Amino acid sequence: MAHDHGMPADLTRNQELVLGALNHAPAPLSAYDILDKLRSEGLRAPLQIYRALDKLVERGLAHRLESLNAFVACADAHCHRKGLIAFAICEACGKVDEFADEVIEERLGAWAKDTGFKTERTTMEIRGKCAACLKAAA
Amino acid sequence: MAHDHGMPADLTRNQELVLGALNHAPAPLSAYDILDKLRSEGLRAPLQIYRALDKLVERGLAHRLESLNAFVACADAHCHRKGLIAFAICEACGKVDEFADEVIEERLGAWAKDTGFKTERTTMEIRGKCAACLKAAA
DNA sequence: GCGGCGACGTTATGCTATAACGTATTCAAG
DNA sequence: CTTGAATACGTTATAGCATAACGTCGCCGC
Ligand SMILES: [Zn+2]
Ligand SMILES: [Zn+2]
Ligand SMILES: [Zn+2]
Ligand SMILES: [Zn+2]
Repeated sequence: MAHDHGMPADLTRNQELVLGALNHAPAPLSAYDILDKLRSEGLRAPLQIYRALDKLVERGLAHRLESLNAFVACADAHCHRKGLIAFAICEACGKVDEFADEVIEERLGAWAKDTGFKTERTTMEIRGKCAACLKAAA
Repeated sequence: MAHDHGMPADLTRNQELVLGALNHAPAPLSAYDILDKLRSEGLRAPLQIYRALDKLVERGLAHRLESLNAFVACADAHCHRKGLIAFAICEACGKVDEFADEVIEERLGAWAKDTGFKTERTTMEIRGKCAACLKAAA
């Protein structure tokens, strides 16, 4: 079971190809990166990638990283439905660590309640250096 | 003192023009939006805007909103914050509310310490509807 | 004066994302 | 079976965001 990333069975061919590309990448990919990886499979146009990405993101199988204009496969394909997600992105190796924090989520909820703001979506992205890269540089 | 936004005196002409444009805008502006507003002042090329924006953002006089690819003037021109800044962006009217939360900041700091991640920059952007727009829609 | 530095202006280019069109497939209602 | 809605698809063209690479200018310390 070398590459079981828990890919759902009801994806279209394009969606499956795009998610596969993200799953095998060690770092986030831009839509055009993905396109380049999939030309050999017959994909030719950016829109084919963007349309697949839209569906994958909608379903929570992939995430868009706003500060990179790039995408990653969800790190937790089984239970990531609920709540705020934060991403820690290493500037050195590109690796992304996806995590959730209930305290932060609750705190944002309280702020929204106080100000009467209705939250629809939150993006939280931390840029820096991961432990491995820091260690390697030392 | 109609438009005293606390603009520093040591800005270059281009930086002053760009910051002025941001200060007078009711909502975030893209670099190209800014360029269009400043053609009458003689600015012609995107790079003139981006260079000014780089400096302004570096000094904390303006902020980049990653999820919009746009920029806003700092809402707190007198004491540019040192810590984490969060932005709540209304999808209806475009208004941006800038705030800080020490609890969240501390929580992220704790996460970073636990995982050995060295944070360099954090972006936090909430999309939704502001209280005024919700009220107007009701 | 000279050399380093930082801002500037211009042209060209590259990367990211969507508009607009038509076609193919599926599926359920009539 | 036919029809029509819904959805995915493919293609071309275009829009929107950002930087590379070059040379110039003015300032300031030496
Ligand atoms: Zn996820
Ligand atoms: Zn790393
Ligand atoms: Zn600010
Ligand atoms: Zn609003």
